[in-house]
Amino acid sequence: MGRTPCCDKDNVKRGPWSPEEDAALKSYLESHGTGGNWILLPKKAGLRRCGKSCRLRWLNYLRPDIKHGSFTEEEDSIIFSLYNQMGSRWSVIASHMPGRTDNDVKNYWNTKLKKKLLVLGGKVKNISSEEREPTITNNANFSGIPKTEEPQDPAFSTFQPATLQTLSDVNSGLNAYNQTLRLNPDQLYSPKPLGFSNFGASSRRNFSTTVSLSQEGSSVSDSSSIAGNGYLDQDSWFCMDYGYDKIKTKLKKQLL
DNA sequence: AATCCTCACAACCGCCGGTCA
DNA sequence: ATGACCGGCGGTTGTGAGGAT
Repeated sequence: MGRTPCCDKDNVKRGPWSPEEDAALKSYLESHGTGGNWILLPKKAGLRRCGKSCRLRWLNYLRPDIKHGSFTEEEDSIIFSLYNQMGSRWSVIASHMPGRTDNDVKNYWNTKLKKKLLVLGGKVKNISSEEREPTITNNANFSGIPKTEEPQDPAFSTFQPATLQTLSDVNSGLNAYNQTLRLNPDQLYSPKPLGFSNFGASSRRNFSTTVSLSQEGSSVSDSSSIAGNGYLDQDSWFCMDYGYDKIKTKLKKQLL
């Protein structure tokens, strides 16, 4: 069961790329292009690598227009500014900086700028729904999960993550939301089914962002800096424990 | 000189969205 | 409508270099 792997992991080389591999990949791409399929590319190029690995190597390192070297003050400002506006949408931020990749920007943020921000006493502001891009839903107004009313469907009121309190305890600095979750399946299947953390989460990756917060909980003391309304999205915690696919499967079954 | 620690960044992992059969 | 496949993305981990002890 589970997702089909993108390649045969037992028969592909992993780890750092050798100069020979780089040369082979570069040479192949320069003469043939990707052919519209990264998965088949390594075979054609004579490489024992996963297609995704080839793609990443090319995009993040071998591409001729990549800018290597340290970031400038101006680039720092751009990153701060864009992060403040949209959070950790590294690919979008990188698109504003010619020659920089999302991986570059992400690494730079994680290793340098985040610390710089702390040293400066700065704080990435919370992003209100009005300020956000339209694709990001408004956490503060998240209506899919009523906090106090009785659940619309009793079947969903008992579906509570067993480990929620544990997570809350582990991250004592975080005010994890730990009341019973009551899920409304109609809301969960709306076009934007699940809510989004206000801590700069992208519209696609909110669950992982929450996991990241939990791992760095000790460094977060002000819960209001995580979410505008003072606590993490209920659904984010929920999905962190149970996984998106499990929820989809369970809800589908119950809806049938 | 050896060991430990920290840091930067390359690479991997797993997920989601889009596309197509 | 459904499922498989692929590309793209963000979070996390692994690794090597360099500094500190």
